[in-house]
Amino acid sequence: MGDTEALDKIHQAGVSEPDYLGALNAEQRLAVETLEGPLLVLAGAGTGKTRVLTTRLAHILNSGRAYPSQILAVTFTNKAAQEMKERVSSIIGGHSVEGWWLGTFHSLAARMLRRHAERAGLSSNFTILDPDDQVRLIKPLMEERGVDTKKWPPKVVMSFIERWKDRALGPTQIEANEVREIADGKLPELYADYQRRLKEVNACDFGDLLLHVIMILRDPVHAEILQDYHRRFRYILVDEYQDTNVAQYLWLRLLAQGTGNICCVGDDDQSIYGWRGAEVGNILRFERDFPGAKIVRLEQNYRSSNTILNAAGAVIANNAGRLGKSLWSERGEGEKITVCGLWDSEAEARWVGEQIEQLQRPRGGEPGESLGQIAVLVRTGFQTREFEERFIKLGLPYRVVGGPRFYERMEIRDALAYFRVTVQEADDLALERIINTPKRGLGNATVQRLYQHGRKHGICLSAAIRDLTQTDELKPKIKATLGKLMDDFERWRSLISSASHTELAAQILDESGYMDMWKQDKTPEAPGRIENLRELIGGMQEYESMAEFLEHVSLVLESREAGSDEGVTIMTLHGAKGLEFDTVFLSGWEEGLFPSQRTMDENGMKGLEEERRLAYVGITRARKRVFVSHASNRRMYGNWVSAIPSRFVDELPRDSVDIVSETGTYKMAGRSPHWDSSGIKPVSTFSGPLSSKGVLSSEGTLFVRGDRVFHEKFGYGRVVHIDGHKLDILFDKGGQKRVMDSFLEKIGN
DNA sequence: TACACATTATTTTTT
DNA sequence: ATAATGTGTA
Repeated sequence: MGDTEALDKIHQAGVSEPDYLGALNAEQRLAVETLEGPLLVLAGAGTGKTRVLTTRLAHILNSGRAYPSQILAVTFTNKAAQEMKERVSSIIGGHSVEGWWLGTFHSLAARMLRRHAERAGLSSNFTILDPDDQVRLIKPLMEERGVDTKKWPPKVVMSFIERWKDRALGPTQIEANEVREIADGKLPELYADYQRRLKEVNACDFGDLLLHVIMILRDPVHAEILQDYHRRFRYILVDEYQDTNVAQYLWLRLLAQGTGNICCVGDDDQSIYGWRGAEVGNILRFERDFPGAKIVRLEQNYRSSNTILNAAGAVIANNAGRLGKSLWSERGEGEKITVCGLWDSEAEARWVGEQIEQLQRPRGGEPGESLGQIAVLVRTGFQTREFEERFIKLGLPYRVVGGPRFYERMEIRDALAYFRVTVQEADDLALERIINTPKRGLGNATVQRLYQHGRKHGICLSAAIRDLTQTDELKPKIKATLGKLMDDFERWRSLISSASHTELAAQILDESGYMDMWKQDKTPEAPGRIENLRELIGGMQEYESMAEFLEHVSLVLESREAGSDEGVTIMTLHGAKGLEFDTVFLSGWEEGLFPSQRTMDENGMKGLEEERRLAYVGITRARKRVFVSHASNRRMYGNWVSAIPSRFVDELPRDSVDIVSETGTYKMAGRSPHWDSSGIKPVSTFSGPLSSKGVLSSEGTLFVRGDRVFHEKFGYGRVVHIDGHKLDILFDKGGQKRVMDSFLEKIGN
């Protein structure tokens, strides 16, 4: 649809009356109507961020300031992009937004890069590598340089390169002191090798999409390209600005130099992706980066009770360097937050299960809570298992969100590899992946040989195979197998133009023997994998051609399996961002797990603050009630580890919290011994059923150094250090551990 | 080449 | 505890 036509449709659709503005509160309205110049909308959790964004877009169109093609709207995730597309589409009367510049950073950058690929030394049909490809690409390069891939896993090397790319740093811009001892100090060389190799195979990774575009836009030689985009984009909208990395910021800044009409929406308190290069600094520096910027704060929350908002606010107040805002709502005081300490992770799961059953039960004529409105949020993926096991036992319907995504599953990636080689015979990584899947008797030795030949003559694997099958260098059996494989691919290729791509896909999986491989597989996963493959082929129907399908697949990693089934949602805190539930369980609030020890070790105070923002995100997911739990003992890597309650528990305001023990509820009267004057002492009466064994005294501990003690799970040991209620015990078996006094029994020497 | 066995790291979080 | 490696043998 042409621009003019689109605008006409919009007016016809009745958006001409700006009643959409009337539905906004004063701040939201200001955010929508401040159209000229840079604007930062600080949108706290649940303050109607998406609404502002979409309304603003509609307003720009409706007021005739720009055509759809003149707006650049960027989101961070595919999900958010999808949601925005849907909402905008419905505002403009259900018309398609196809072709609009509305998408994720990566999809929009890819679109730009396809247009100017040759300026980056690529041809426009370049492939986008997934993480698995990346590793397989860099591993041989490391070996070439004599780097021990066992000592320095390729994944680690890749992550360094990615972090540099996030900061828009090329191989030559790496400071020597940044690489230290990693990979024998050869990281910059490896980075350069990697980039060279990417060009050779006409591919780029996620980071390159932005990086290459930035290089092109910056290069005065092609100034006309940047000018063209400046003329084109009159308004720029950015969602989740707190999650942008340096490269994304630079990309935005380059494009915004045109009109200067850039509107970024975000919440510094919800920046939780620092580990993958996000810079909270971007949002904190907005006013400096974009001179003349205005800031609008959205502080009225439409989601949660004030108790929840106060608790979240109290926790996040412990962070330094915030832009600062305080949320309020008209939803009343609400229920207190329940905090419960439990013996171990199993007891924790049991307790959560009990609470859910109670919530579910109808009370006094009121229907019980719906399971779909309950979520269990955890810090790390492995915690979900305990809950799953418990919920299965209880027959409680649940769904785990996250885990391996559809396009990351082995069978899907294998199938895609077949398709990739069919569409592009030069896709060496894809061919390597499936050359011996199903087993064809083509082992490592053969692949090495093929690569050697290819490298020597500067040709791709497919071409190398063709060469070598003309000679007698290979064993007859191998030669025949390879010949057959190449014939197969040739035949499939010849069908691309005639057959429908879905039929062709089915045919490839069939004739290659790949489908059969799974049909004959007796493992319990096999039927599911076959199902997934069918689903993959089904999903292809939405695309025009196989090539188009593959383009989308590489960018859209999250094809949500339809899982709207009624059930408790179990997921990570990261996965929960942007979602909301009536009831939220925040589990595993233990030092070391949450906040994560690793994050704190690696990033110190910055890491801790990001963890705290994660806590903030978790709390603010809840509309009505929050349950926080922590376990004293937890299995990790197969053995028991004990932990003390998270400092975030102590940061919850005492008057918003009910402390609960496993056996019953008791309200804390007056000042609580748990929140003593220093405010950071752990909680000893949280101990649950075993507290009778513990030695509890409000003065402190009765233990002294050198005491012999017994611990339910770790056995006998000796006290080596005392820190309030936390004791370091050297156990006879299992070494030194830090445990709470309440779990120890003093015994005779 | 393929499979059985042993060893090792792995548990953050993902576009 | 488990999955993903790597090593050695058939």
